[in-house]
Amino acid sequence: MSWRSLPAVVGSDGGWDAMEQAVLARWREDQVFAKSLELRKDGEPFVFYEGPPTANGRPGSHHVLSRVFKDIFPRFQTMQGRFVERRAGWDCHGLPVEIEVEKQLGISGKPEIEAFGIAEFNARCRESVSGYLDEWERLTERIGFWVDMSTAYRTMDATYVESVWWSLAALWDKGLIYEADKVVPYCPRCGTALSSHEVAQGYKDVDDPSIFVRFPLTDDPTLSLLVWTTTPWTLPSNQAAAIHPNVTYAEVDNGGDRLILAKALVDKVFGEGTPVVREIAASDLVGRTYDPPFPFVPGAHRIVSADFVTTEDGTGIVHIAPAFGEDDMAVGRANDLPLTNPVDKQGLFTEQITGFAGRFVKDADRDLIADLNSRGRLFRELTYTHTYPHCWRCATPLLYYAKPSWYIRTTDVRERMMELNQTVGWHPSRVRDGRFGRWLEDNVDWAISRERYWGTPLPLWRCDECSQITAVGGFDDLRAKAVNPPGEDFDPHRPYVDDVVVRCACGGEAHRVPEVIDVWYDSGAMPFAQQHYPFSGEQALEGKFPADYICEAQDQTRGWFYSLHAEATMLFDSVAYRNVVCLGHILDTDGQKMSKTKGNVIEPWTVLDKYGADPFRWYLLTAQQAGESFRFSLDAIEEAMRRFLLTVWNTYSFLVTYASLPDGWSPEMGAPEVADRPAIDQWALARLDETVDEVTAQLADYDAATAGRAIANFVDELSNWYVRTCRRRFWRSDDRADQQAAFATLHECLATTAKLLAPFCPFLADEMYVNLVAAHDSAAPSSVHLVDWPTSGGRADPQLVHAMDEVRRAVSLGRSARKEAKIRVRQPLAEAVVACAPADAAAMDAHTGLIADELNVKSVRFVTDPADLLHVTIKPNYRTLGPRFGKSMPDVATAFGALDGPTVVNALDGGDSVSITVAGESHAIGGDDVLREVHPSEGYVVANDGPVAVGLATELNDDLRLEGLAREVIHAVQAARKAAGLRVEEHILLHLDGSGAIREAVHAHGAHIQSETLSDEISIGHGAPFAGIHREEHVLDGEPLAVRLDRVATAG
RNA sequence: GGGCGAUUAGCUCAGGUGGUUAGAGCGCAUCCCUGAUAAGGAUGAGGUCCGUGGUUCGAGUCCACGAUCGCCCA
Repeated sequence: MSWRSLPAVVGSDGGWDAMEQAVLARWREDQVFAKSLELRKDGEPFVFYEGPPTANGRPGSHHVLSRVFKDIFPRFQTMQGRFVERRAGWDCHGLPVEIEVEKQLGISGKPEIEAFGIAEFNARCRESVSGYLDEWERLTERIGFWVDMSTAYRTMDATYVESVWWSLAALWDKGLIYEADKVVPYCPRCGTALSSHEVAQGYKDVDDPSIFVRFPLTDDPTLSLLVWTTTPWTLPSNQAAAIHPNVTYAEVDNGGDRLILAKALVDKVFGEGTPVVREIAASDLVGRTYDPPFPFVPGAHRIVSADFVTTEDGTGIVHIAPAFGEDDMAVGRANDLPLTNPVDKQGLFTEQITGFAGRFVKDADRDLIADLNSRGRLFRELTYTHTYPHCWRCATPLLYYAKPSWYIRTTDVRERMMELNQTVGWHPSRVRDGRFGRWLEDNVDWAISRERYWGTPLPLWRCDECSQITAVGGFDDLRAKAVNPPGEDFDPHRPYVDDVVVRCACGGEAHRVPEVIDVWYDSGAMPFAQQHYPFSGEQALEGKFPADYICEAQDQTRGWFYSLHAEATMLFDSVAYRNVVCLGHILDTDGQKMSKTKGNVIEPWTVLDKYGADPFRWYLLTAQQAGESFRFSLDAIEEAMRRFLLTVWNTYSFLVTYASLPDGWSPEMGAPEVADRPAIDQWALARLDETVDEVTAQLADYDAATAGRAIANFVDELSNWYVRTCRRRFWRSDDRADQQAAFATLHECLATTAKLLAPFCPFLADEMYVNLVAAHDSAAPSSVHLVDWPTSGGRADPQLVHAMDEVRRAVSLGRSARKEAKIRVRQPLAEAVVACAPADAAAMDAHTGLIADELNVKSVRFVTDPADLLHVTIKPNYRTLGPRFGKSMPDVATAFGALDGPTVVNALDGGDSVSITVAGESHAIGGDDVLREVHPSEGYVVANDGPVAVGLATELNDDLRLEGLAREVIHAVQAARKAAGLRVEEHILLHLDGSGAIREAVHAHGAHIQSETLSDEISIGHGAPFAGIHREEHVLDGEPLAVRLDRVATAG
């Protein structure tokens, strides 16, 4: 049982990476992840769901972000004793996969896919999704994301598809699935509808006609509605004119031309100051009919009311063609308008449109406008520049076009979804009622069908005879209902499933509807589909549903977060997850989204190879509140590494270095009881306990950033206060008990920090733990990831912590004063005077030695009487007085102005009461109501910070001068030692050649110089007794000093 | 066009329930230490808290409007 030597991680390229690789190898060899699960298998389950990524592309830095957050809380909960199964998953279906395969095959569009053959095409899709699996697995392991990939669920597996079928059949039985027309963006050239994802890729700026058209009223043909549209080709299909119920309309006489439009738009359309003949309420218009712009299509041609109408553009009267717009369709449904569509699948007008039949609609715009004009219907024609979606494949302008689709009636459970959402712990919390809550409020039925190939087939069979739908809820169900039942190794994908014919209740034969389902439904089904529920048994979800925790980026609000929530609500009347962390996006240094086209993407392996996984993880977990976006750069990682990870490492390295020395220490040697250790040790342990409590609370609340900052603060104080001020106790101590106390204290702080750090930086934490704990205790678990989460030892001590804060402030002020006086720290001074309130003086009194050491002064004196060497002024404490006096605060401030600072402070410190007069009444004020400020007075160099000031006696006597000089000598010798290339523990022979004050100083402090420089012999004078291995010259306080040293031959 | 969020030092970010001196790191300047040493530390300079109104005795913090950036949706 002994200390292992440390790998070099500082200053060596790839050092950190090598350290992590060694840890990784050990995890692999010892099966540590599997052991961590085995260890907790009887613990209360903590359910985690992995949102399945699509594995048909390389993982990027944003995937590292979500995977790191998916890792930290399960690790934390595991250490807390919970059993956290972590099963990976892969999203296999969908358009992105199909597009990838189309590219590979060099084909494009549905006709070409069908010509190629669906069976072969889908086989290629199946292969394609596993193409990047190796890379995903390699990255996942390297970043330390513990998830079981060997048992990963795949949405394309037959068992998975079967569970999805079960759920869809269940929804069908509840009457929640229906078929209806839906307006979709449609490419007439490719003959296919496009997903929103595809539409988003194809926006372009285009010029379209913008026309104002007269719709004469039936009951008054000399009066016309003025209607504005940018799609003239939809005017033949006009069914209605929509107006807003709360907008006031107006009649305008434009040179005998009587027109109606929104009153607010009169000036915009006709010019400033155009007179309004009369105002017309919307209610006076609704229901009236008009003469349609074209005679081809029969219909209502009626004025209807609709909320979406605005007075931003146009005339406030909107042309409605229900087949060609989502709003139009909704208005059509609400008003029972006929759905007429005189445009075929190639985007050509049908025979119904006399004179235009067979023409591509967009190309007919010009002639349609001319036709309107010839009949006196055109009021005005302009050109309108706007962004309009085009097919990303062939650049054809998309048409919005009504097509039949399958829907899930999620609006039936909207209220319930909103109720259940209230019980979900969202992080950040605003998402609950913000982005997600709003989404639920605006919920519309879920369009789940896709006219594609590679997806879960919609398990609905339509009878050729009676058109009745038969829903199939599983493979056995299908075999029971089929005319030609499939065999055991049935692939439920297209085209095979399409060949299965089902016997309808009417006796007719039913064929499957052609659609597959939205991939989001697949992923939302993972809670039960990954278990093959219910085919694997009704109990299959026990302890596995709902999830305690999931995590994804915020773009999943309408994706996975929604599909999980909707399906769980409809199928189980339950939430799917109790807690969800919703992450922000990764941006580049300029705040721009990373994208391949901008060339600003940082590949994860770049970071991992250069810095390692822990620095990457630490940065992602703590640099920003989860939910906010990151400004990401390699420099930012480097800063995180240097500022935190290397500080931890140096502190750890310090302990191991000195503990390993012959007169060092190891945990089995023990140490004095905490109560018998110095105050500084008790302070460190008090801070440790505070930190443990804080980190535990924050991680339990899914706040990694705040928890991480608490660790970082502690580590900073441990390194820059505890270790720095205690350094000598470790390596040269005459007091063995004190040395052991120091080692034991630092050891406990670091061992516990390793445990706190385990969920954040699992590599560093394990490296530290193994060396600090496991290497000394054969009974201890072999990895930090197998230990219990630390608990605080009840040693929190707010008073001690406060006192130390005051000490540090006093030291800081003292250094500031030294700088002011231009006196270096090596020069000892006689006295530091700390001026403050009696309570603070009492707190600091136990630590005067520390202050003296840090400031290099002989003594520390407290001054609490303000009359002594400092002037004291007072101010009202608004925080305590504000609530008491409210509006009278200005009077209070005035009353304070009349008080004499020193008098008040003396009275309060002496226990007397002080009162002020406000609005004629006397009020007693206490110590807390007064803020004191001290100001420097003569004679001392003083630095002050509010209620505390530190003064230094700058006058030097001979003793102080000589001592300062002796330290200069030591400094010179140490520089020489280093220049000579000596090891720190090597002893030397030392000869100094100097005169005057230097010689005096060496005589006075020779023993000290000797011990500090490890000089077995010291001599001073001209002419050295030995040649030595090194000689150098210095000038101290204007006097020359030559240093000569020689190595002491060590026996053996 | 709608929703959500952000805007604090040159840069990256902290700043419960409003309280009068707005903090940290990096960078910069000056310096210290030289037994944590291919490291470490200190002291400084640096801010109209995006803007304009409002509520309040008091606003970085609450409200309204606007600007810019990001995300989602249309």
